[in-house]
Amino acid sequence: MYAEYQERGRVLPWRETRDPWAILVSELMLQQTQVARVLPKYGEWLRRWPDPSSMAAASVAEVLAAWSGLGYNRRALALKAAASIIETEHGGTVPEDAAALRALPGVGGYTAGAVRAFAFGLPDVFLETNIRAALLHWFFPDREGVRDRELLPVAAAVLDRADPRAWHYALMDYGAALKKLAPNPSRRSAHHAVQSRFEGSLRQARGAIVRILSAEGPHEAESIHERCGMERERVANALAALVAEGTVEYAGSLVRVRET
DNA sequence: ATCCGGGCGT
DNA sequence: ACGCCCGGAT
Repeated sequence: MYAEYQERGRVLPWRETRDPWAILVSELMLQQTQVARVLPKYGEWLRRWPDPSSMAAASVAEVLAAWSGLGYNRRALALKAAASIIETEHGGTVPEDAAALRALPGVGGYTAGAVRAFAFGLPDVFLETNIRAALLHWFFPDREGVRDRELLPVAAAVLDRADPRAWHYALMDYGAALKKLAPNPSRRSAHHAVQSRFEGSLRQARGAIVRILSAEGPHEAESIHERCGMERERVANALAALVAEGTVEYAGSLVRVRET
């Protein structure tokens, strides 16, 4: 696998750095978003906010506007909140400690392990879709509904502890390549889920509202559904959810992206 | 119309 | 354990 990786492993900008902040940004972006869509955003984002300090000082509206196109914009808010915690609790440096990483918003088991392996060279064991695909293909060829608790010991057993960074890059490239040849092996994971239809959904309306407010500034609450080009009731429900979670707020009859 | 892709609240 | 969170490609 290493020989393959040396010859035609993917060359990706976040693989050219060991800056923990850059790695963290890339991993947040890569959650539920494919490489091709992250590529044009990643460099732009880091030029604008090259460290946690600058990210923490950014406004919510500009962060959401810059995130536009990546989807699941709560990740942008998580990244900004994580930057603030890194500033106040870790002296502006992305922590190496696994529990401290896990305590950051938007950072779960995968992302904590990825930052530790890719930025700090630590031999953590973690799973994402490409790693699951590779392990399922090799070690569970005839099984359906394989749980992560079964995959993790296998991942630990095969891990190259001498070079966790290269090992995981190679493993992920292998898994990604498998998906182009055959049905996605990670669909045999017990944790694979098919999500509900997007067209006509609440999250489509949420996305439209956030995009409009972050790009254009506050709008009259009553006019938002026209600007979205969606039914009044669906937009009202999406707006209520966004207000309830604090992503947007009312200012009199206007709606705007949260300011603090 | 279907596919893909981690974290988190419940 | 399960449902929700986006958007572009095919």
